[in-house]
Amino acid sequence: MREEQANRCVAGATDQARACTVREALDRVGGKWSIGILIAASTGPVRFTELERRVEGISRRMLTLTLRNLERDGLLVRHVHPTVPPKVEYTATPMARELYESLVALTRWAERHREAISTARAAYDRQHGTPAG
Amino acid sequence: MREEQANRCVAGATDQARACTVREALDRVGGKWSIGILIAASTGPVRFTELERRVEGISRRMLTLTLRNLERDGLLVRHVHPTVPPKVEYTATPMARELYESLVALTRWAERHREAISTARAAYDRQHGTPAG
DNA sequence: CGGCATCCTCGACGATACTG
DNA sequence: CAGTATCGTCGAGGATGCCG
Repeated sequence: MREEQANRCVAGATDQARACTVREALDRVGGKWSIGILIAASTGPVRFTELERRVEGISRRMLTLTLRNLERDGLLVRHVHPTVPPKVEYTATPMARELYESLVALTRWAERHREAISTARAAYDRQHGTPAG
Repeated sequence: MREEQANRCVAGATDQARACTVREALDRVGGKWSIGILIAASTGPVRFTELERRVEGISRRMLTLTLRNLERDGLLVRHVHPTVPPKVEYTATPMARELYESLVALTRWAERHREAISTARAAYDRQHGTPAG
């Protein structure tokens, strides 16, 4: 989770301006857990503990941190029910759901080329030294 | 740059299977410099030094490392001209150009919501403790 | 020109324990 | 239940220098 981002992209059509804008988007979801949380929260309100169960492998700490960042970026809304025991629900904003839609294109790319990439890697590792020897 | 990826996504329509597939795609371009290099190399062959100039802020080391990874994934082709002084050219593969197309959706998302995110952050930082205070 | 080797920093992330 | 606090690890990435 990037602490702050001193990442003002200059507008324009140059290569690196484009690259910066792309990274600007990627930085919102670049963390290890952001996507998993976002997807889990995009179908409806989800409670903290429910997220902890559904996002497999996440620690309590990282869940909290990632939630805070997503909330800060306006991708999640946090709603506290003043009950006892406490009940907190997180919901993805429309902006976050749009983001996921945009990521679908990327997902399809990965599926289309999964095989090719795997082959390319094997070939590369054969030609150059393979990592394990 | 992820050293290896023990990241076999299980197929399926569960939240976390989807999340894994998305991350699979993100991992190809998640590095700090991948996008910049890919874009610069997608219009035609580019030489090492030219990349070093065009991808602003990159170090020689990271340029080399990122190039190797992109080549390994089959996103770049490396062509060595056996001349002296040496001349090496990198070209984005069709697969990489497709990837860029997929990233456009993400770019547009970033542009659409840049303002909203910035505002959300400011609001969040005001309400909770701002980083510098 | 186009690298690779070495050293270092620093932030993402994990483990564990405590709390209103 | 839903966190916070503290400590430790690990690897991405930066700085610098040498080489065919």
